[in-house]
This record gives sequence, structure tokens and C-alpha cells, in this order.
Amino acid sequence: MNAPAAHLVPDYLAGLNDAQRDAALHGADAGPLLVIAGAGSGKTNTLAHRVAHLLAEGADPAQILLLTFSRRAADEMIRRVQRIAAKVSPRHARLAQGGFPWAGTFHSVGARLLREFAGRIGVDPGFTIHDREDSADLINLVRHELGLSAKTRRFPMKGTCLAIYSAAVNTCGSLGEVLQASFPWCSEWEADLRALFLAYVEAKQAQQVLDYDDLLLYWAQMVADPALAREVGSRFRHVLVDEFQDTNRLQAGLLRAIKPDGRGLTVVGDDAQSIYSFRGATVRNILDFPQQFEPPARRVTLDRNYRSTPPILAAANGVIAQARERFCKDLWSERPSGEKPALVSVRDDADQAGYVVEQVLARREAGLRLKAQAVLFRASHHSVRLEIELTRRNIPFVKFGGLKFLEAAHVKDVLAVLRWAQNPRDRVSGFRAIQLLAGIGPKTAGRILDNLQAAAPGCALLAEQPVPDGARPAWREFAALIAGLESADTWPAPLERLAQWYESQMERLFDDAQVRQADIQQLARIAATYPGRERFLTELTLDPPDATSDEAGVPLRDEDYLILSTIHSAKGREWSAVSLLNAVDGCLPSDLATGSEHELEEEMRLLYVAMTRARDHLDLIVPQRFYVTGQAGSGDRHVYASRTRFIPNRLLDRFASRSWPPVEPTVTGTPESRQHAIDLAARMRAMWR
DNA sequence: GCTGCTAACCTTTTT
DNA sequence: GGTTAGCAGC
Repeated sequence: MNAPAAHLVPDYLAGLNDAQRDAALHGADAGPLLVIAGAGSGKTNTLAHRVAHLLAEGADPAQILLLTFSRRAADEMIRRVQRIAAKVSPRHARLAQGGFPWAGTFHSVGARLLREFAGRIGVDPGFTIHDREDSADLINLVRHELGLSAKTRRFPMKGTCLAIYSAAVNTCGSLGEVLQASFPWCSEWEADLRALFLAYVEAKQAQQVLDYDDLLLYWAQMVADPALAREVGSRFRHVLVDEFQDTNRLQAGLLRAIKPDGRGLTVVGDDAQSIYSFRGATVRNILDFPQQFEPPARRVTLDRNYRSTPPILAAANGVIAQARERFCKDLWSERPSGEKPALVSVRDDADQAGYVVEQVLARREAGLRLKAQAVLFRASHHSVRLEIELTRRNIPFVKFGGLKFLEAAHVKDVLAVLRWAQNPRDRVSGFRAIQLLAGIGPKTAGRILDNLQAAAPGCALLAEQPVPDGARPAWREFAALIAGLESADTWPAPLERLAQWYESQMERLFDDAQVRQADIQQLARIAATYPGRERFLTELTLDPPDATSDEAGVPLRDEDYLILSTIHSAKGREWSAVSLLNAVDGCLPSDLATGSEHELEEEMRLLYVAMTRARDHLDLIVPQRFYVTGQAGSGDRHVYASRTRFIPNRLLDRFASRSWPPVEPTVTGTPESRQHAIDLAARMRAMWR
């Protein structure tokens, strides 16, 4: 490592190690830079120092394009830049304080760019953004119109159709390739799907609607024009991308389009943590990055881990060493040694929940706050048993990942009305909104939308629309509400009026109106934090609040609570103690992802990501059997499980093995003892896996 | 034409 | 256990 002479290193970079400093100091106008940053190696900190250094060298925050995985990550980055900039000079502190207008996810930055360039690329600047469910609904509408739902053989469902479409867009692949690689059981429908997708695209365009993929696709298409590419490229002198291992071909392509020679381009990532290939992300982006440019990109590797104890790292390194292709880097740490990670054998789901609760409480007794502990799992539903147990014992928790606040039917209803008021051509929203009224169903709603489309723009005629007599008074009230929403009013007053109206409908729509009402009020509170309706709708779709507000209520901000999270949502975070649920084959790897070598490798990286979240304590829990619901024919049943195949016997000495509860002698002849016999059989098999 | 009922089917991870 | 399609009744 050629460390720069000490007297040349600015004070504000003094806290970095050599490799980190190397990355931070890489010339502002030099060629492309790839930073391979292992888990816990100070990646965010290094990137933040680099941004602060660019400011010190005279960069303007408005010229810095900072693409991170979530808006939360962007905010965190900016906070750190501001702190570092404060050490540079008061002037730089002020500069950073002004904020970074172009920091965010690919999707949110794309939305902003497209609104700005809309006029020049034939897009209406007032476009609406559809989330995944809205997109699926629109595809369903089109699917019906094309008569694809009434075939003798069953046509793929709306969600599958959208997934296929999205995979084709994000991988830049042909429909045939995508079908063959990921949806072989849908291959017979290729021609129909092609027709469906064309009609879907036309419908989106007619309705001034963009889906998630469009935000990237239009951006990519826009910069495929050389003049526009130069214009966008020159506006961003510096482009920095975090979590580059999780970008897809479309994203890599648009980066190349705006920075063809790679000058000013910095990407940071860890190939060992690539876990989003189901969304089209490809490890190839990061593995092949250096050779994309001439001369090739400079590569800096951060392999010193500041997070985990050596035994945890040794175990994680052992797991990831089984991967086939990667930039080789074994993480190392100088932290004092600690306990080995544990493989905890428990009987079933209920014992798993019991064990976790006991451990969490014991650690809290020992002085570790709940917030410093996390429970991770592969799939959102793996934690239901634990959630029940936590609720029963009155332990507050917040869950990340899985069903989002925005996916709840009642929240979608309110947003549909609001979006329809903003963009009357948005048919999915209108269709949903209109049918909220009693006595109005799909036929009436469809007719009303047709009428409105044929008439002059605006909803002046809304109240006059033909509805069944019984629904007329309610319809008048609704029309007045919509008219009120359109008038320029001070935000968030319109949403409050809408919430009030909706609450009067809820008793009829839901059995559990009480619970849902709290969500609507929550939505109103969230709305109040945005400056206006358009920003609210856009940013809510692109960066939804992560925790679901369940019946227990969201714990207060300053209260202590336990973190429950999917492994995917745990990306980039760390806790002192981590417990991983269901470290068994069938859950990790998920039995839905064992089809190909490629999928299995990703599941292995998921285990690696989960393990490297832990600083001091790590428990992998292995239930001997777990419950499976509703498999065709057999109904609910339990399945005997064995330890995840990613921890083979030769890695066992890197773990401490124990059972819980401590083994007690059992009376022979009870059903209990028969289970023990089968448990043993499962363990015998596991020895040879 | 709307609503409620039954039968069948699917079930991961996220912007 | 949740959602969707199709059918009968109002």
C-alpha cells in the first residue's frame, strides 16, 4: 500500500486506514474507481469521506450524483458527509448543510430526472408512479381486455405476468430468454405474453403512468441519445454508487452511458453480498467493472473488518469460501476474540421462539438494549410464531421487510382516490376509487371511466355520471370530495378531508375497521411531513415507510425495541447480537431457490450477509422440524429439517453446538418419544449432507 | 349488475 | 393461510 506522505494527508482523513484513505483520495478527475468493501469494513464511512474530500477539492454538491440502495442509506451518508465537512472548514460545513439534491435510489433519482426532462422526451411531467400492485392490476385489466383470462388452459396470473415483464426489462433480455431461464412453465404463452406486454405499455402511455421499471427504462432510453447523455453526464461531475453488487444490467448500462470513459465514476460494493438477482441484479456488474474501461478501473479492497469478533468472522469466511467465483478477500479483524457463533438445536418453531425470547431477555438483563439485538430470517412469515410470543410477553419490536404499510387494502384505497384526483387518466386508481361506493361495481366504474376519457379533461361532469339510483346521494358526495381534492389547497388539508370521508365508509367495508382506522390516521401523519401532494405520492411509492403498524402499535421513537428483519432488509446494518431463525435446508436455502447453482450461490451469500451483521453474539437456530402450510393435497403438516447445507460438517468446529431446552430424560411410549426417534433419524441423515 | 359464496390454487426476497 | 375466478341470488 503506497500511503501518501503524512504531511499531505488532510486532517479530516486522519481517522481512515491506508486502503480507505486511498479510496477517499483517488483523484477527482481520474479514471473509474472500484472499491471492494467487505462486510463491516467501513464502506459508508469511506464513501462519505470521499464525498467530503471532493467538496474540499471544490466540487459543488449539485454536481454530485450519489446513488444508494435506499433513501435511508442516502440520508445516513449525507449526515456523515456533513459531519466530516464540518472538520474541513466552516465554508464547507455550510456547503454540505445545503444538502445533496441528487442523492437517492436509482428509482427516485430517475423520477426526478424524468420530470425535469419530460418535455424533451415526450413524457407528461405530471406522470403517476405505480407500485407493484398497481402495475399488476393494470396488467390484469389489459389481460382481461385481450381475452387472455378466458382460455381453456390457465394463463399466468397477473403477478407472474408482471414478474416476467419486469425480468425482461431489468436484465435487458429477450422474452424468450427470460422465459426459458426463469419461467419455463410459462414458455407456451410466449406469443400471448408479447401481445399482453405491448398492450400494457400502450395502456401506461395512454394513462400517463410509469411503473418502477419505467423509471430506469426511460432514463436508460433517454441517455441512449448521445446528446442527452452528454448533457446529463456533464451535469454530474461525480457519480458515486453504493451497493453496486445489487445493480442490474439496465442500471449499469445507464451509468456507462453518462460516464462512457468512467472518469468521475466511483462504485462501491461487495460481490460476496450480492442478494438481489431475483430483481435482475447481476454479480457480473461488479466482477466485470474494471474491464469495462480503457484503461481499466482502479481497484481498492477494504478487507479489514471493524465490526465482528474473530470467531464470527472465521465462521462467515468459512461459509463464503464455498462460493465459486469472487474477488478473493478474507476479512480479518483485530478485535479481541470472543465466543464462537452458536448452532442451537431446538425441537420446533415454538421452542425456537421460546429460545430467542429467553436469550433476548437475558442479554437485556446483562445490559444490552433491545435495539442492539436483531432477529433475522429468510422469509417474512418465518417470524410469525416469534411475533406472537413477543406480543404475549409484552416485548416491543419493529419488523422490517415483508408486507408493507402501503400494501394494506385500506391504505391503497385512500391513495387511489388521491392519485386519481391528481391524474384522472390513471385508470387503475380510478377503477379502485369509484368502486369504494356501495352499489357501484366493475361495470359501472368502467363505464364512468370511459365517459370521462371521452369528455373534456377535468372532472367537471363527475357528479352527472350514471350510477344506480341507490348510489346517487353517496355519488354526489364523492364527486364533491374529488372536486375539493383538485382545488389548490394547503397540504395536507385535502388528505385530511379524504381520510374523514373514507373513515365514514370503513364500517361497511371492513370487519376490523377500528384497527384500520389507526393506519389511516398514521397515513395522515406521514402526509403532513411532506411539502405537497405530488412529493408525497411520489416519495411514498418509491420509499415507503419500512415498518408495518400492527395492532400492537408502533413503538415510540425513543422507546427500546427489538429488531425483526428479513435478511434482505438487514443489508448494511449491524447489531451487537444477531439470531438467525430457521437455519435449515428448505428455509435457507429456500426450497423455492434450489433450482440452479446460480440460485444456490445467492442463498449462500444470504447466509453470509446474515452472519456478518453480528458484532459480538451470533446464534443460528436449527429447529428439528418446522411447519409447512397448505401444500396441495396434504394440507398442514410438519417437515423434518436438517441444518443448512451451507454449514457442512467440516465447518462445525467454527461453531459452538448446543440444544435447547437442555435435554431431559423422556418417558418411553409417549408420542413425544416417537418424535425423538425421528429427530435422531434426521440428524443421522444430516451427518452425510 | 352488484354482492356474497364456494372451490381451486399458490405461497421469497424489494425499488 | 390468503387470493382469485366463477357462479347463484338479489
